[in-house]
Amino acid sequence: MKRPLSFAIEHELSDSLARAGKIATPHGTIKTPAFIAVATKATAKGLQSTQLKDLGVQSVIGNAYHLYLTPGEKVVEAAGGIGKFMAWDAPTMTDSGGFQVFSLGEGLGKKVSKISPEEIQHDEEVVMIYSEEVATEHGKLAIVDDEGVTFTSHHDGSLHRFTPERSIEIQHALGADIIFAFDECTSPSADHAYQKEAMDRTHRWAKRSLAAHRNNIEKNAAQGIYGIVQGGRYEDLRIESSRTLANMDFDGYGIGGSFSKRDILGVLDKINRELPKEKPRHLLGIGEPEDIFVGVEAGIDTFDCVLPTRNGRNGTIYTARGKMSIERAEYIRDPLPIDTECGCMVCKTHSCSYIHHLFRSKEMLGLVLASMHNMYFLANLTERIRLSVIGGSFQTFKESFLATYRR
RNA sequence: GCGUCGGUGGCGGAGUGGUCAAACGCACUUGGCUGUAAACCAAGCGCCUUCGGGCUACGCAGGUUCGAAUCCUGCCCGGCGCA
Repeated sequence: MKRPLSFAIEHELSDSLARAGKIATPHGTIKTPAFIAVATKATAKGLQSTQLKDLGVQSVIGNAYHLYLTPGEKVVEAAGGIGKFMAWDAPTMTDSGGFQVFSLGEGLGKKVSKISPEEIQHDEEVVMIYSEEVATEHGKLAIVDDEGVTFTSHHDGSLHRFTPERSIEIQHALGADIIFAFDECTSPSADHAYQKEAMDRTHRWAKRSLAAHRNNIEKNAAQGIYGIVQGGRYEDLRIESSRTLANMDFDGYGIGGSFSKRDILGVLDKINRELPKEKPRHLLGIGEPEDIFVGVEAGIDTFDCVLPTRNGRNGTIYTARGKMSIERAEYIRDPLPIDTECGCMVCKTHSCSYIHHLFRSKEMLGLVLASMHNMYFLANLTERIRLSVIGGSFQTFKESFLATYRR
């Protein structure tokens, strides 16, 4: 039977694992390498679907946990699925909720930088974003057992339970073209023993997720499913995880738990050598420009990341010459656009001075414009990377980009 | 003119005898943000510093006291009320 997803490699490089291709889905094609916009609650915060299109975004990824809580997967299903619901007529993905096992469990209330290992050791308990009333007595909103995960809703404290089967059921209702197996995303500070235990559990959950999907004839014909590689910061586990999942018949693979540059980016190529070459690979949650180059070079096809929108809302803006903080005093009278080389409508229309003013005066348009520009920047960067892979100039492009970007 | 209340750091505003370089908020400065509990979080914010501390400060000038932003006297300035 023909699968709803297919991947075609158009061009691959000989001196690295980089490749360019096309992921065909029921709602269109994703030309890779590609940056997928994060739309957790069926919205890429601040950006309308039509704007995303104009910014060059090809696909969005929603989240099963968040959409299950609000508005409820039935609502989205009744609306015709996540794409219809958010008026996005292009490819969609949904994440399984596995990351929330971490962020609402071990990660709750702790300041864990996703990328710098030095920070992780401290395990500082700093950032309590929501009131303690909502947290349970064990100080977490999620507890893992072998069957699944029990969550306390971060909205109202009510109790919920996810199992691989439930996550898949929710993702079936959400109806994205690409769904993800339910995994356990561990804390980056987890030791080898726990990481191994969690990985083995994730593998059992992967098998159950896959079965739950393949056994649903209708959904299996309409949606594709990716497995998620785990293993934390341990190379042996990462390789074991890749091999184990490679033997399961997923339509593609996500690489999860990418908490540390040092730990994950260094073994990405080893992971990808284990995974079947003819299937697409998605690097979950990674999106700094430098990291995207590393990912592509290691054989990653798609990326998703909250950074363009979160940074945009927080006043950090990507430019060809690195990141800038638009709220800094130096931009008060700057008549130039954010990035003179940028082709986005924000840069074609507005000055730094204006955007600076919007941020200082807390006008919501500032957040939107910064998010728009950032989203364009990442989508455009991956598009240029794609063209450089096809044209065989990847290395040259990478070097010239990074030379300017790192100033 | 008389009465009355009040004058605190860039602003608003606590404090009313010691633990006050002075709460808190705003503004400002600097960092951070990587499968979104994030339009958020953290630090700094009189001057100097060998980072131990030192110096100058709560309208101005005196005074009481071991000790004053806090009490007393005079002056200057502002609000309100009465003439």
